Amino acid sequence: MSRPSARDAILDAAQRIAAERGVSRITLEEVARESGLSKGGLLYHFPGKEALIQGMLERLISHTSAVREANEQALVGERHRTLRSLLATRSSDEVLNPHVVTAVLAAAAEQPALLDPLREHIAGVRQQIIHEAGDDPLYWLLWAAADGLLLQEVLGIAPHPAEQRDRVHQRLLDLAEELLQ
Amino acid sequence: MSRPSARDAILDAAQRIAAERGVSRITLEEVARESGLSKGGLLYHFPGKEALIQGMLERLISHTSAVREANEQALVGERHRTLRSLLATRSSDEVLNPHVVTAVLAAAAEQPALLDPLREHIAGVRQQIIHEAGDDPLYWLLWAAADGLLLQEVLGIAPHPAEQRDRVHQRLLDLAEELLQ
DNA sequence: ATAACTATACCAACCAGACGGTACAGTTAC
DNA sequence: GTAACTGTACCGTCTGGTTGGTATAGTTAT
Repeated sequence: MSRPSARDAILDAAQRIAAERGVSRITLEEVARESGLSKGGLLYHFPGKEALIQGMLERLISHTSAVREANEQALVGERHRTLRSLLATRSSDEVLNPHVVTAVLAAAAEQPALLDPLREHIAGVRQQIIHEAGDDPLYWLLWAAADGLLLQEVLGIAPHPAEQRDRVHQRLLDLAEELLQ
Repeated sequence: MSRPSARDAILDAAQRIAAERGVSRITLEEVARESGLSKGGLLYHFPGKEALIQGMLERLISHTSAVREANEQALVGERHRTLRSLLATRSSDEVLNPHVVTAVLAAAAEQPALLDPLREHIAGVRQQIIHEAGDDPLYWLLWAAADGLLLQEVLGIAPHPAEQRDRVHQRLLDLAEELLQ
């Protein structure tokens, strides 16, 4: 690859479109225009729209898991490192842009298999948690709570006002601290 | 309306299509065919696709909230009735079909305002909870956990296996019992 | 050294199908 | 007679994807 950043440039473009113009505007032509490529050039890198969305999801996963792993470093030696780092990780808007998540979700509605890489990733983290501390419904409940906070926010269906977000999230961390020993 | 069930028949058809053939197959023509109406007749009842999706969401909300309210009846006189009934309500597949939720979510990705009725409903329940027991981040956290379980399941991204679903949910109810006093 | 060849990275133009929506004339049921 | 349809024909637009071609850098053979 002469410019190894071409893929990233395309993904950035798609992300920008989702955020500024709406998820429905992520069409091959618009992404091509926004990224400065022709439609043909775009399709050279991603051989179809599905591959493009797949790419967005994969980048999402790798970024988010990088943040979590960094978080985990701060917990070295402690118990429940994986789970606690998971709960603490609330992805920044830059990494986990609601519009991007929505785009992936919308695509997944028509192509459930699209989320497979995510499912694999989840399964891996689950195994890590089990290896670390066994299998307890409590763990999955805490995980669900963290996911719930995130998804509520992304979908704009949180019952609590945005200003209380941090407080609610902190409550989750406190609760985890208390329940996990 | 000569047949007050026409709307419901249409909504049922759309739901069936979503479940059996995929969300993307919810087109005006297919819904008309599946419901036994002509396209003209369909458009007579729902003046556009957006209205159709809106209708699906509204029925979803009313059914789910009916289940919750029934649940609430069983808690008459107790504290935190609204919140506890909310946590206990895990909608049946017939009411809260994953495919239907996905369909609404997919549509909402392109039309965020579509979720407004849901947001209003949420705000109402929130007010009820506050009126009942005040405003505590814990309440919204528990709610988020319940939503997380539901959304994880609907999206197929739950870390726990399906067989443990009930156990995890039960853990949520136990935890709520313990924390709400 | 240089001609022949290959792989990569694109571009411009086109296409076939689908979809939402309109129009409208006619029909049925109460 | 009016509300609730049927049925069909049509349209404009959008979209994903294909095709066939070009430019260029690098590699190989002689």
